[in-house]
Amino acid sequence: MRINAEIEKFRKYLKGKGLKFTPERKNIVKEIFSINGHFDVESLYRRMERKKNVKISLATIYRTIPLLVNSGMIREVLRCEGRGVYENIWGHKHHDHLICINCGKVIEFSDERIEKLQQEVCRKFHFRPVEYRLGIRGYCEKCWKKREKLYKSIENDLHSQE
Amino acid sequence: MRINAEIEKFRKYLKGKGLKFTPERKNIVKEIFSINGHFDVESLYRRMERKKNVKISLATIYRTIPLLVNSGMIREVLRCEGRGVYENIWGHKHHDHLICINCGKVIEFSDERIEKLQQEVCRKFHFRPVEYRLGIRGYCEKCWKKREKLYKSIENDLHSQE
DNA sequence: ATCAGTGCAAAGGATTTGCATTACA
DNA sequence: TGTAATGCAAATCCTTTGCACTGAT
Repeated sequence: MRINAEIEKFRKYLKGKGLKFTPERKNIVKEIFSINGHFDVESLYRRMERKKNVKISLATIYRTIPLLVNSGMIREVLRCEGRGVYENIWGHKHHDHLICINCGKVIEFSDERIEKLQQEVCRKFHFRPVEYRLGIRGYCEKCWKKREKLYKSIENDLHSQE
Repeated sequence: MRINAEIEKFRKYLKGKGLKFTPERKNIVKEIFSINGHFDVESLYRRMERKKNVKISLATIYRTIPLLVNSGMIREVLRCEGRGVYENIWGHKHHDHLICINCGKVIEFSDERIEKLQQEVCRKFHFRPVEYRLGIRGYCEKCWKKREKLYKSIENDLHSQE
């Protein structure tokens, strides 16, 4: 089962850092790798809270997340209203995000060529990547059109002032 | 003087949104565009606080920053320990960051080809970009070597366990 | 004149931390 | 056994907000 491989990976990582592998950490990994898609600390906490045979505290999750990020097993996708949003890294093809600053819509995309170039950059700087994050913020088509309309109606005013 | 052009740009942006152009906002733009490199809200506030002819409150800065981001005049470079880090966009060639998760070192780089591909993606999704952000977290050369050494010394243990 | 913006201080909310306790290694 | 991890609650810290007032349009 694939989750066990992930658990094992984390155990190794911890060992490498001289840190301890605890049931709590194991459960966190197990839970995270059973999530498809994005999660934040609170949603993860609530999922774990529900299970009767699992005990966990928010503090422990907060203390474990950075370890998982640094081990390259999860990544922070983006910051959404101050909240960190993460996803596990495995099956997922790596992807990036277009985020509309007006309506909040998130479009996922992935582009092999960008990935390749990122790796190339890392090599160039002798840098060992653990987490890539590309977010492009802007206007989705709908919101842009709204905005354009507004702008048109004001354009004349601007010209008369310049 | 170039800062005036930036101020003008912001004035237009505000007008387009039906928002007001105030001395406070003007001063914020002026200050931001006199900064070379990264800044966060607090450092910006302290810079402005020092000047006797400028009055500003933190709240106003916090309320103005998103406008500047959305107008495409500044961008959030990365989140550093929960703090937003920004930079103005002009002279600066657009660049991205390699961030060492061990020592915190930041390496700036820029790659035309990545930019191009980003633009291509935006076109494909009819998306109007305002802010690109690419951050790659990982280990810088020095920290990676340290880590490798540590790992080597543990490797044998691991093999015996698998 | 109107309605958005400002400053202040208080509120908010995510994340961190101190401490006593527990439990890996 | 010794050291790191846990859980809880309190503390932090960045950021947002309510409100009364000011000022840009």
